[in-house]
Amino acid sequence: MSAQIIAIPNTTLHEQVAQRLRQMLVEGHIAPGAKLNERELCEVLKVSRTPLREAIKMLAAEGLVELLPNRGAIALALSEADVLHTFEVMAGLEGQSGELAAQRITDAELAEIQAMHYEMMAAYTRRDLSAYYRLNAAIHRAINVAAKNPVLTATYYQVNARLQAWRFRSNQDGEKWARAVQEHGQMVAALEARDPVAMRAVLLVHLAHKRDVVTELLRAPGVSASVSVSAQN
Amino acid sequence: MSAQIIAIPNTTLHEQVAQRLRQMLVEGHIAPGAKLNERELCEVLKVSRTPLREAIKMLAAEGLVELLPNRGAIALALSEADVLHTFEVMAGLEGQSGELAAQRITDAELAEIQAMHYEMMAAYTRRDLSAYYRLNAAIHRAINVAAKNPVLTATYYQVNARLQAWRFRSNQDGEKWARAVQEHGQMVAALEARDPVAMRAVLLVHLAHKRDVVTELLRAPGVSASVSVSAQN
DNA sequence: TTTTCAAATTTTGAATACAAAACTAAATCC
DNA sequence: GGATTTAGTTTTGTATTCAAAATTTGAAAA
Repeated sequence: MSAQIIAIPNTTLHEQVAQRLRQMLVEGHIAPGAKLNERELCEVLKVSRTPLREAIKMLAAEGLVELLPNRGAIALALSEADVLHTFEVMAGLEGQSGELAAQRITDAELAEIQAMHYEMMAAYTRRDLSAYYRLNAAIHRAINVAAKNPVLTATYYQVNARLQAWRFRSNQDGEKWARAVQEHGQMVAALEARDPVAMRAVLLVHLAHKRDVVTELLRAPGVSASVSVSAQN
Repeated sequence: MSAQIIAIPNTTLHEQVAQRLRQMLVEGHIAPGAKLNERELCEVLKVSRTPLREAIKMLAAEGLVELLPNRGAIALALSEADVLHTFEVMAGLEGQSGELAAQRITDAELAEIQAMHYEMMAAYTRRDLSAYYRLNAAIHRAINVAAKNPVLTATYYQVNARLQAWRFRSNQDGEKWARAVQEHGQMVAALEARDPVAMRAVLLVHLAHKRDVVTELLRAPGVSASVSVSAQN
């Protein structure tokens, strides 16, 4: 009798599988360059090959895996050049995102970002890397939302996903962490001032520094990067 | 005995199907908002449902079709807001592309663009819209190549593809055509001067004008746009 | 021992078969 | 007449089957 919320089974199987695989790739449960064995994944995910293969095709279009004809799919493994190219694009997207956010952010959105920024400062002070990471991601997401462009947001996430596998393990050292925090302070200031130029500038610097952290990691021993990404269409 | 070029049967079926569908969508053979009937498309393309569905999933990840659970896929139909958002992203990508091209273009690449520019001027003078369109696309592609960032190029094409269905029919009138040609002249000048700032500026203006042409068309009678694009992940 | 070749196995690619959801339309009820 | 139910049909989603390519394995030859 009451207004019943109808259960939405909205999720088709291939969509769920794609989500799971995305997570496994981004969190490194499937290593970069590793082969995606269909039979194995079917057993793990308890689905037949049809939805699995459909999901893999989606991930290929997203650039998270590479399809090798008659040889299946392998997890994206970015070369150093690929990482640099990807960061260059991310810098542009994030810069534009910040630029637009500075122009379009509402007072409520700004207040929430300021609050999250303080929480992040707390996490930093406690050296709570996990909480810091979560809040950092939330702030960047909020900036993106404030830019009020869903196409930009979708593009941003798609390109960013390819870097997540790397970022996930990049524990920045003390000095670089302090610098990142400082840059976050400048972001908040630029948003408060509704200054698009300053916002773009600080985000470009921020991304350049993130790039340096990741490329340093990339040169660390034990990390091999082999498969090159190429234009998709 | 001679160095034989091995025939590459490289094309899997789903890849071919994806290519064909992409073309049909971009050229408007499948109208925006139209339903993709699997049985029909199987007959037209002479393939079974499996590779067809895999191709559709790829196009969905690329943002060219929208998947409706248990209801199949429909061709992307951008609302006016969607078109504006997409152009905003394209402006950013093309601006960055031009900026980088101005920094990285080789003399040979520049010479080729200059040559194509003259050819385009010829086509414009003859009011040969078809040749103009082709050369225009080739020049923009060359600028992208000159930027030397394959990730940017891939992202650019993926986002741009969503607009192609519209651009295909946008016959700009005399005044706007002249303006576009003039802007192309400024592009070549900025490239010759290796001036990234000027290059970005002219491309932003160029894209804004293209946007205006398309939005005008969008408001023309007989054009309905309904389905909204949303973040994909 | 190392290399080479070929049969056996595995794995991917595509077609078909089956199940469930959505759509259509005729028949019933108000 | 209009709304509503319901049987029939179509269409989508998933599983299974078949075919072809790639990989593995082991025996034979250098």
